[in-house]
Amino acid sequence: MKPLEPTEVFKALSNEARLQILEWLKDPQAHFGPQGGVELIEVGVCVSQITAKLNMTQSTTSQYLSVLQRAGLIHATRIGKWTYYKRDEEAIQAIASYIQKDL
Amino acid sequence: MKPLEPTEVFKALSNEARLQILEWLKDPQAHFGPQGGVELIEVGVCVSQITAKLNMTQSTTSQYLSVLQRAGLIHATRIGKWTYYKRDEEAIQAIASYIQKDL
DNA sequence: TTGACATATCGGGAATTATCGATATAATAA
DNA sequence: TTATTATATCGATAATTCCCGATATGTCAA
Repeated sequence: MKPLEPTEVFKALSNEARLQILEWLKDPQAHFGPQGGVELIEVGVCVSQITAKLNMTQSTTSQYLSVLQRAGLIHATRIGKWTYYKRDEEAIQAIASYIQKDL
Repeated sequence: MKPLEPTEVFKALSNEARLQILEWLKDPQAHFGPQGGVELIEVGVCVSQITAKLNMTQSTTSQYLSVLQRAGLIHATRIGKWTYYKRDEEAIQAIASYIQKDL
């Protein structure tokens, strides 16, 4: 994984909708319905489910997920037609730690 | 103190120069020359000193300090003609904690 | 292959941010 | 009072971000 750029991470976090997505992904079972047989916890949540909850278009959702991914906060796994997004807990803790110790 | 709005805090942090200022203010003695008799550690650093280090105008510096202040990350103390800015360590830890536990 | 669906990307208009110079305000000094 | 210095605010332009609809791409099913 590439080193987190604090500025880029903060830019990614400085939007209500993206923050929302990250919070939902923290506990997928609590926020998303079951999706086929794939384990929600293992691979994450697919774009359609996130789009459904977020009150925005598929296009916007996809772009927001890209922003979060480029910031290193989530990562994607493609399985068949679906792309599942999941939080990178280490990266999130790393940013907390950066603020706590280095900022 | 008012409750920190995560989004507003992250917006404040999503700029290289403002991040820089916060880092400098972490250890004022290491980054700023002594200023008159006022204790750097006690009240903070005045706008002119920050402007001098930042490669930007006084206007921009002042506005960035406002942004950081509105986000709750620093606070100002006016003494005579000078306004001294100092980090709010609690607020900074609070944001680290928000990311670590709630985000 | 063709069709259908999931996701990504492109192009754009509106809103916000970055940054400046000019000017206003506040406090002290003369 | 007036002049000087420190900081804040105003007005503006360029750059960036927000968010959309349209379209492209990738994958499976028939």
